[in-house]
Amino acid sequence: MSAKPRTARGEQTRRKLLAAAEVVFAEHGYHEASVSRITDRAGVGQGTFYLYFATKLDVFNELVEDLNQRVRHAMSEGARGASSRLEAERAGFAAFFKFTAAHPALYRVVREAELVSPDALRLHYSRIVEGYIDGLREAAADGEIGDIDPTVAAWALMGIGEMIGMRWVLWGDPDAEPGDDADPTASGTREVPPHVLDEMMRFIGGALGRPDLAGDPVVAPSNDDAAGRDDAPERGES
Amino acid sequence: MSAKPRTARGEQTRRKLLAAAEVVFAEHGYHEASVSRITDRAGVGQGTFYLYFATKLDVFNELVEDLNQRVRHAMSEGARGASSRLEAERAGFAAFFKFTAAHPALYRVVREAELVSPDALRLHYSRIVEGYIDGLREAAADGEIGDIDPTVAAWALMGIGEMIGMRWVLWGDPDAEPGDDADPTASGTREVPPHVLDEMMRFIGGALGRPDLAGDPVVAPSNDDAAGRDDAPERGES
Amino acid sequence: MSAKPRTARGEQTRRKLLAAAEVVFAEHGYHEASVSRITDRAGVGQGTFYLYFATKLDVFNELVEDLNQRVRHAMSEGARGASSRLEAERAGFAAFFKFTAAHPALYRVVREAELVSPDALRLHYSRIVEGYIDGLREAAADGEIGDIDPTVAAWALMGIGEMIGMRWVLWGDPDAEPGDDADPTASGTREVPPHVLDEMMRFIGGALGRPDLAGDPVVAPSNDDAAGRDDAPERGES
Amino acid sequence: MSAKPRTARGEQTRRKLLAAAEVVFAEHGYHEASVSRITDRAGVGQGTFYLYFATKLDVFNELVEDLNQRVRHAMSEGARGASSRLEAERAGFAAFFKFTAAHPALYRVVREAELVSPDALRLHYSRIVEGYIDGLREAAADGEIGDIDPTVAAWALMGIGEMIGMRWVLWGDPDAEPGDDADPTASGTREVPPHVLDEMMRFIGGALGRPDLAGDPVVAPSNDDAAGRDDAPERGES
DNA sequence: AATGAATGAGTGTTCATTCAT
DNA sequence: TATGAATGAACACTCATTCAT
Repeated sequence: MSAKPRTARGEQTRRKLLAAAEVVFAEHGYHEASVSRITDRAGVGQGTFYLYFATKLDVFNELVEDLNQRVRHAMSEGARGASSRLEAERAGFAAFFKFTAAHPALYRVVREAELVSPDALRLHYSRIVEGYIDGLREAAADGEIGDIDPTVAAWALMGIGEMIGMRWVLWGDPDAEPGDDADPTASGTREVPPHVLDEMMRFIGGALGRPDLAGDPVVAPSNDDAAGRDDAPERGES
Repeated sequence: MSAKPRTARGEQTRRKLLAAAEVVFAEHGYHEASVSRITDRAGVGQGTFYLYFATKLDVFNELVEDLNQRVRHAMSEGARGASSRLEAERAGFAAFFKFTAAHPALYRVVREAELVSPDALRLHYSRIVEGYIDGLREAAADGEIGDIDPTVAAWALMGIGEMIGMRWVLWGDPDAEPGDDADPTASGTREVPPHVLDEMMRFIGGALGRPDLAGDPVVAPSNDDAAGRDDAPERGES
Repeated sequence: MSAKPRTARGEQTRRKLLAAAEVVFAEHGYHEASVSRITDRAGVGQGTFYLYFATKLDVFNELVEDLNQRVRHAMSEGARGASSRLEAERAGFAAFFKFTAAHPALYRVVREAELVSPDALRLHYSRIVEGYIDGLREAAADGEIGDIDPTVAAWALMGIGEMIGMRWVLWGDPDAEPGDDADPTASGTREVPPHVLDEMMRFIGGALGRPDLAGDPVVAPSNDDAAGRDDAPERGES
Repeated sequence: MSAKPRTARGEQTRRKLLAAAEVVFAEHGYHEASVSRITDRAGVGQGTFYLYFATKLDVFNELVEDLNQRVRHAMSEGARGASSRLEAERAGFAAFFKFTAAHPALYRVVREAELVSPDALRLHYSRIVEGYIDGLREAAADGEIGDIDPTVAAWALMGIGEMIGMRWVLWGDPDAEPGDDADPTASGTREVPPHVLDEMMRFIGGALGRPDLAGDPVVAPSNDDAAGRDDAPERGES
C-alpha cells in the first residue's frame, strides 16, 4: 500500500510526513485531520503525501502500528530489571503513563480507531495484552501471584491503565472540572500523582492474589489503617 | 440550545429524531453519521432536524447524556437488592454488559466523544465513577472492603468494565482475530461468558482487599481461602 | 439514481442543469466538462447538482438518452408523409443532419461515450438502427427495395449518416483543411450541401437494390446517363 | 515536438513507450490513461517519458498517426492483387476488420480523438478516404462502377466500415445486448461473420452502381443475376 | 540517457446548515 | 410544524509536468 521510498531524500520526506501526521492526528483526531494539514505541517506539497501513503487511512494505520511498537518498547524497557512481577507492573505502568504524557496521540488516535480502523485497534490492544499475559503466566509459574485467569486479568490491567491514564494524564489536573475544552491539546501533560500510582498498585496487587505483597492485609489484624497508608511506597512485606 | 417542542406532535418528532440518531451514530460514528441519514431514518424532512436541535453536535451531546442516564439506571437497577458490595458490583457489571450488548452505541459514541465533545465524555465517565465511589465508601464504612482510595479504585473499576466489555461484548467471539471488520455493527451482541465474569470478580474482589470474599458469594466471613478459589471453573481460559 | 424533484421549482432547476450539461459536454467533452462548469452555467451552486444527479456520469447517460429520443423524434417527424422508402430515408437523413447542426453535442457526446459509458452508446445506436430495420422490412415487404439483409443494411446506413454528418455538418466547410482546432465549437453549423445529399441518396438507392429509383440505372436501359448526372451540380468535389 | 533519440538505446526506449501507450490508450482511453501507467507498463521511469515526448497529447497524436499508417498499409496489402474494384473493396474491408480485431485501440483511440485532437482525427479519416477516392476514380475510369461522386461515396464507405466494424468486431457477439460493460477490453476479438461481409458487399456493390457485380466475385461479366443472388441465405425475393 | 521525487491545480463529491414556502 | 431546495466550503485524491541527481 504505502510505497517505500527508494532514496534517502524520499526516506526523509516520509519520516517528516509521519511525524506531522502524529501531531495532526493528536490535535484534531482522524476526521478533522486533513491531508493538507498534514502536508502543510510537514512542509511538503499535497501530492507528496500520496507518494508515500496510499490513503489517509493508510497513515493512520501506520501511525497506530508505530505508536503501538513504541509504547510496548517503552513499557518493557521500563519494566526491565524489576525484581518482582508487581514491581515490573508498576514500572511498566509508569512508563506507559510517561509515554502517554509525551504522546497524547496515543489516546486520541487509538480511541478513535474503534470506528476508523477496527482491526488496527484490536491489534493494538491485543498486542499489549499479550505482553501482560506472558508476564502473568511467568509470575504464576514462579508462585509470585495467585491463580487468576491471565487473559481476563490482562484485559483488566489494560483497562485500568487506560482509564487511570486518561483520568490523570490526559485530563491532567485531578481537580479539573469538565467545562474547558478550548484546547484539548493543552491538557494532558501531567503525570500520574504518586499516591494514585500507589493506590492503583495496591489495587492490582490485591487483584493478582497477593494481598500480602500488595499492601495492607485486610483479613489479618487490621486496625493499622493509618499506618498502612503511610508506608504506601516501598511496601516490602507485612 | 435544543428547542423544546411545544406540542405533543413535536414531542413525538423529537423522540423519533433522537432514536434515529442513536442508531445512526452507533452504526457510523459521529463523523460518518450525517444529519440527512438521521432524518431519513426518522422519516422526517431534513429541515425538521433543526427545529429540535441546534447542531449535529447538539444531538450527540444529548445522546451521550441520555445513554449515560440509561446505563446508570440499568446498573443501579441491576445492583438493587444485592447483599454485599461485591455482589452489587457483579450485578452492576452484568447489567452494564447487558446494556452494552443491547446498545453498542454506548461504546462507539462514547469513545468517539473524546475528540468530538470532550466535556460530554468527561461528564459521562465522572458520573459513573461517582456512583462507584459512593458504593465503595459505604462498603468501606461497613468494613466490607479493605481500605483503598475509593477514587482510584472507582476509575480502575470503570476501566476494567470498559475493557472487558469491549473485549467480550463488543468484539464478540473470544477467539476472533483481527481481520474481519466487514460489518462492525454485526458483532457486539455477545454476552460476557460466565467464567470471564467470575474471574473478573475474583480479580476485583482481591483488589478491593477482600480476597477471601471474592471467590464465592459470601454470607458469613470465612477463612476458607483455598476452597473458595478452587471452585472457579475453567480457570486458565484459552 | 438521479432523484426526481418534488416541486416545480426543483423541476425547473433540474432542467436548467440538463440544458447546461448539454452545452458544456458539447463544448468540452465528458472529461473536460467539470461539474462546476455545468453548475456555473446553470447558475446554481455546486451542491445543487447532486440534488438531481447522483454522479457526473449520471447526467451524461441521461443526456445521451435524451438526445437519442430527440434525434429519433426529429428523424421520424422528418420522414413522416414521405411517399416512398427512399424519400423517407432522405427526409430522415436531412432531419438528422439538421438536428446535428443544431446540437453538435450529439456527436461529441456520443462518440466519447464509447469509453465513458459503453452501454449508453450501444443503446443509442441500437435504437436508431432498430428504426432503420423496421423501415427496411416494410419497404421490402412492399417490394419497394431489393432483398438485402435489413440488419446489415441498417448498420451501414447508420454509418453513412454518421460519417457524412461528421464530414459535412460537424466539420463544416467542405474545403476546410485540418489545422484549425482553435475553437471546435465554432464549426459545425453548416448544412450538408444539397449535391452531397443527392449523391448520398443515389449511393443508398443503389445499395438498397433499386438503382432505378435512386438515380441512374446502370444495368437497365442506360442512355439517360447525362440527364441523370446533370442535375447534380459540381459533382466531383475537392 | 517529440525529441528524436540519438542512440540505439534511446530508440528502443522510445519504441517501448509507444507500444505501451498503444496498449494503455486502448485499455483506458486518452483521459484515463496516465503517463505513469504508460511508463510503468514500458518499464521505465516517469521522467523518461518526457525525454521522447513533449506532452501526453504528443504520444497520442503520434499513435494516431502510427495506427493510421498501419491500417492503410494493412488495407492496401489486403487489396493487392484483387481483380476488380469490388473485390479490392471486399479485401480491403476484410483487412480493416482484421486489423481492428487485433488493435481495438484503433477504435477507442480514434473515436476519442474527436475531442482530444480534432486535427489528428480529421487527418486520419481524410487519408483513408483519400485512398478510397483514388480507387473509385480509377474504377470509374475503367467503367467498373457507375458514375457516383467519389468523395461522397468514399466517406460513405468509410462510415459503413466504421459502423460495421464497431458493431461486429468491437462489440463482438451479434446477439449481445447492452448491459455488460464489465471489461470493454475483453470484447473486440470477433471477426465479422461471413454473411455480414457478404451482405455488406452486396450493399456496397449496389451503391456503386453495379448491382449485377455485387453478388459474386466477378471474373467475367455475367448475366446470371438470379443464380448469383440465390446463394445468399434468407433473401426474400429478387 | 535515465530516474524518482516533488508539485499544485484540479477533480468529483459530501454535508451541515439556511431559508422560503 | 414541517419541508425540501439550495448552498459553498471542504475534503481526499489524481496527474501532467518539472527538476536535481
